[in-house]
Amino acid sequence: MAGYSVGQVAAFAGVTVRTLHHYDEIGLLSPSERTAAGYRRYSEPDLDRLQQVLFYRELGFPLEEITTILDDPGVDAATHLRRQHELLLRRIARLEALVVSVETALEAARMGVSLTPEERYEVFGEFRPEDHAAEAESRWGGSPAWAESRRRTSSYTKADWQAISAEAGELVEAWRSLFARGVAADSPEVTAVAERHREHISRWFYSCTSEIHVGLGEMYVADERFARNYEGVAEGLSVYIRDSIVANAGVVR
Amino acid sequence: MAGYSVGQVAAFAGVTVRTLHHYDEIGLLSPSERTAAGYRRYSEPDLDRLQQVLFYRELGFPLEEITTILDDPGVDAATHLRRQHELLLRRIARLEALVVSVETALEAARMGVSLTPEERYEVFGEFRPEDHAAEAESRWGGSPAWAESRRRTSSYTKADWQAISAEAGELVEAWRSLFARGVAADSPEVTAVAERHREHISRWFYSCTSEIHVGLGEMYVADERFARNYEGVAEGLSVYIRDSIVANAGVVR
DNA sequence: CTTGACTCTCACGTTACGGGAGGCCGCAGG
DNA sequence: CCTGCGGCCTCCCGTAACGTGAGAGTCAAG
Repeated sequence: MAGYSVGQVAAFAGVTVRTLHHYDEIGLLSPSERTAAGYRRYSEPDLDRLQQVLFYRELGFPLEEITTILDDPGVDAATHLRRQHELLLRRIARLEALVVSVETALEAARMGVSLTPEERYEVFGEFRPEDHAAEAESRWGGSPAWAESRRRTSSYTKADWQAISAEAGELVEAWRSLFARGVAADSPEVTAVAERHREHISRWFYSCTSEIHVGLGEMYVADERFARNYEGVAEGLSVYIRDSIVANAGVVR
Repeated sequence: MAGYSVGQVAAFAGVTVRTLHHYDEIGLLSPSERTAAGYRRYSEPDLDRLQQVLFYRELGFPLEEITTILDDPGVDAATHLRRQHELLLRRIARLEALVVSVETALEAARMGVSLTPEERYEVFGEFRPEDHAAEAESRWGGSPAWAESRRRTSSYTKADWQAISAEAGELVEAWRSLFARGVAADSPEVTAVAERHREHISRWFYSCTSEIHVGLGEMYVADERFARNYEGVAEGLSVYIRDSIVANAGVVR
């Protein structure tokens, strides 16, 4: 009696039964109960989680990333809402820029003015050269930082890169050892490492404010590529690093 | 000298070389030239087509559908622009609705008011029950028509369904034979069939205006599932049907 | 107690690429 | 002149997020 069957949930949520099976398989959304016959039973909290899943999915997040986002115990509902709000606004801004470019092109067509190739590129400029930056921006906001990064890094020599990666390695090692010793992520010793990390980025890549730094920290746990990297060094290290960055940002402010 | 290499195109378009190879393989975007050594050379028109491809891709269209949309000879650049404009506005409206719901939830959290389950459903109502309709709307606009359709069809008996599909079969057969005889799609004989088709839909499903009808016609060529269905009867039939519907709508208006 | 609608678990198919392997081009440098 | 080495080529296998049955058990209704 209690809870809903797969079919019912699929019907309200507007997804297929297979999709729910899939989410169960990969551990993204497992029904909190099963009947004696093995039928899935979804509770109200399960439905709430499904909403969140569908929200992030609609914005193009990969399911694995959604799993880590939703399973992060340090993030409460309000934080999710703020994050969702920001994501939506960025997305709308992007689409509005496209609307403007389409309207320009329509107007040009209406006037019988055929645009030159350069003009057409300007009109459809949303894609094209800086698109990498646009993509990056849509993921962790701050396109100017990225542009700066690209400008600077293009002139680095092989020796520079070695220096950079050595420095980065030292920082990770510092974090790792503190983590292994059980030092709290928000203790001064650890936030000092976070601060050195921020300075490292500012020196070599772009001026990294504490807000941007926090954004990076969040990414280290949410983004597969980074998380796997740190988790490979020590289990739980990515979260530890993020927490220290967050604590450091709180201190600086 | 003339044209751009894969690497260059990939760089400005913000896609990978592999993606361009893929688009070439499936015939979505084949470079208009190859060098003696077999290197791909992209011309300016190729780049324009790529813009269109990326545009529709960004809005979530499957590549095969993009192929049919772009290869449709009856559609010029201005029509594409108008379509894109509409798609963007719909998309923005959807996201804005989500923003409102997220803001409501945030405000509730800020006030310390914890929402009851019903309220939460209302807040996140964008998904949930009518989501199928929302999905449908975003594809062929007109959610009320769909809701009406769902209400009516739920009470049909097996005999009704047989009658409906027999009627539909007769209509397709009428179109097919006229098509085989080479009768022009915009001749009165053919538009009469289109008109009967519109009435058929109005009788059994929802009141189908000529605008909605044209929308359906467009879908018959653009949407894989429908196109394949008609193309299986006779090659070119889906386009023929659409053209007759468009002509009929022009007459009625 | 049977039937039709719903559910279960395999398990293979599909889309839109990612990411190498192994092998040609093409041109700057010794 | 050949020697890298960066870019390009064509297979070809891998992956994500499901679609789509196949074959079998389950459950409410007649």
